[in-house]
Amino acid sequence: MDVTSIIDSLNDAQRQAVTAPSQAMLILAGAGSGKTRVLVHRIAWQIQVGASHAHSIMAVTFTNKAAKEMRARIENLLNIPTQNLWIGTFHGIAHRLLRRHAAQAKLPETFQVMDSGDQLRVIKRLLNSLNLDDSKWPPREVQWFINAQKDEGIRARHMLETNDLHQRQMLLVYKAYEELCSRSGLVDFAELLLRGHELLRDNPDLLEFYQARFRHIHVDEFQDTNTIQYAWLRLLTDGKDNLFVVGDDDQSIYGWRGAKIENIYNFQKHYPNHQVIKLEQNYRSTGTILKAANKIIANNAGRMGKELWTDSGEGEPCALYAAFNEQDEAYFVVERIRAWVNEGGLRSDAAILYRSNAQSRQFEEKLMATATPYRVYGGLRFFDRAEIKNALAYLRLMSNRDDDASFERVINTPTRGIGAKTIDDIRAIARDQSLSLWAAAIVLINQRTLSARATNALIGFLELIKALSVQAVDLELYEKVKRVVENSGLMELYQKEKMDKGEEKVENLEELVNAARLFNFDQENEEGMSELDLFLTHAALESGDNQGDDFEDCVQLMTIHSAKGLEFKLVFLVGMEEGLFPSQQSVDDIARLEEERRLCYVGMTRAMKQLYLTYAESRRLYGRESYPRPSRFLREIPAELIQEVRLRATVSRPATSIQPKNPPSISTGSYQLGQRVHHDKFGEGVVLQIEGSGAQERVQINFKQVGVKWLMLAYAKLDVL
DNA sequence: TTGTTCCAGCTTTTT
DNA sequence: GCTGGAACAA
Repeated sequence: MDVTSIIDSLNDAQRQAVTAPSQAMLILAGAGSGKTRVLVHRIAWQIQVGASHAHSIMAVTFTNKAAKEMRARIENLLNIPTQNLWIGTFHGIAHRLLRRHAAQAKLPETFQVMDSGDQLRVIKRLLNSLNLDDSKWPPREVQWFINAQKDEGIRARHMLETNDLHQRQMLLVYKAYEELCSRSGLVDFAELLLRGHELLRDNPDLLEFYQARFRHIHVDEFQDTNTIQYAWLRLLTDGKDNLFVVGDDDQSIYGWRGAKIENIYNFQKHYPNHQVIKLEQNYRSTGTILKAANKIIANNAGRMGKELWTDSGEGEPCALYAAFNEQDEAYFVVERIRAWVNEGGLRSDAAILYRSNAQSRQFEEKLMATATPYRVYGGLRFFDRAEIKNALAYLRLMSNRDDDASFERVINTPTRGIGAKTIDDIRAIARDQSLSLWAAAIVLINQRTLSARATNALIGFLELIKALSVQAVDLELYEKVKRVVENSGLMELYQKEKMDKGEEKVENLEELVNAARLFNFDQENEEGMSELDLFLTHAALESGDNQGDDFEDCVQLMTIHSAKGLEFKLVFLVGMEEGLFPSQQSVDDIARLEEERRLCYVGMTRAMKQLYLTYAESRRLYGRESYPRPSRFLREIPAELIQEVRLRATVSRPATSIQPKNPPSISTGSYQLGQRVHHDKFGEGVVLQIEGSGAQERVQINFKQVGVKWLMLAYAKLDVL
């Protein structure tokens, strides 16, 4: 194969990045500048031209989706199988190393991965057993604390003794948590990374082996790496300038969960022989959108510096719509989408992006009212559902009886007469004798202190797990899952549940069996794990495609965070208000405010053809009417790039001097909001909302006698009072 | 054990 | 003002 196919389609900067000699490389890739493309072509280049074996290449991403996409694109480009290529998430690769070298990592062979939900439950229970008050020690806060320490590479034993009471208590909990996890063979997400790091750090022979094996290491979204991830990368590339990272400091929006933009700056110190290449040509958006985005991000200090450009024309100005309230905002957006669709646009090319999930509701309502298909991203994922987690907990117990989190989860689910008292007794024994709950349960039975009924119930549970394990030996994976779902009583439990939710849960359990049937054992198998363990790991590490393919053409609704990496022809950035975006919690802190600004930049650069920005002059928030000021970010966009959309004849308000109106009153063609009117049949009322224009114009009126009604102006006889 | 009531909290999220 | 979780009563 000749090289031209690898480099022909690239621009100069991209080609420079792809063909650079093997050395530390920092690719600053702006939004829409072909970052994945560079990564994929770079890897292809090394295999084709650098004569590297796929075997000696590693590529790390943050999401499974990105990993899958990269692998597919490399296969496509080179037309070779890539199973020797290590492409995966930080967590996935760390997990693989821990499985391979469980003993050296001081983990039991059967260790299980715990997702954040599992972790929270474990912590809750731990706080309980330590007699700590939930309200004074919120489990979420404790979880956050522990993960933050691990993300920084700090173990409980590294923490200094302090006199700060709060800190001391946290430390105590952290210690107890570590003990519990190691006793149960449980590993949380942060632990995967931390232990992965320690594994290499403390085993020089292993480190040397992997350093020699991986001649090229690539990292996607480098600005999102946290301290321990970067430390791990440095270990692997120590003394060998073979780290190729792609990132964008302007798109760092995960600082709040430990990501360190500083890693980009430190990279330059730690790899003095590095080369920096900026990708600034954008292939996604119009010139106007890019100019506006550039202007906004320019307000951040301490950037690496980057300016996006395009040679594909200016396009339409960004549209700004000042809505009367959040209802009006939603109505406006939905109407525009309908117009887009009427003109032949695809619904799936239109996205509504918001700062917080709660904002989706008003849009959903309006979309539903107009029968416009839509899809909300985020929310519960398949493997996060309670019924699925319950079934998985049985399977995990079969694989590892010391898994306390799973034991606790299903010991009385479905109810089998094991009450709180019995469980407390088990916990007490486990605590006093440092046993797993399973072992403690056996001790408790042998003590013969329980009532006959409780004893029988408990024995019944233990026997159930044992029986399932025995029966499972010769079964196919999906048959194991099926047997568990049926014999555990879970299926029966949900079948009896009231129609509404139960049916869905039954379907989900059936879907789980199906997922097990389709599970590709060969593809995932490498470390000699059992099929069941592989499946369980898969469930923990890939909680299911939330954004699975939709068969219908749908309007896309999601937070700006989850829109990162995506693009849409038509984008609505809604709720552009102080307190919402930037969020209230961020306005007092420069660093956090700058992250909000980057988020705004990310949101804007999702748009290919047309960007709408909307805000509401009045918004119901927490049950209270608020009159927020328009977002400061709006003022950071030059007025000439913005065109204000007005459905009603109002006085022009330049974007640069947006005045909030308190309370707002906006005139319309014929009526005013707040206008008192009289209707022959309904009596007296006040105009609440006005929608549409011409023959379609409707007004919403709150009548004193009959309440709120929508009336078509063309038909309703209204007298202005 | 289930249904009810009360109360806090209320950005963003992947692994 | 709504939601989810926990405490409580029956």
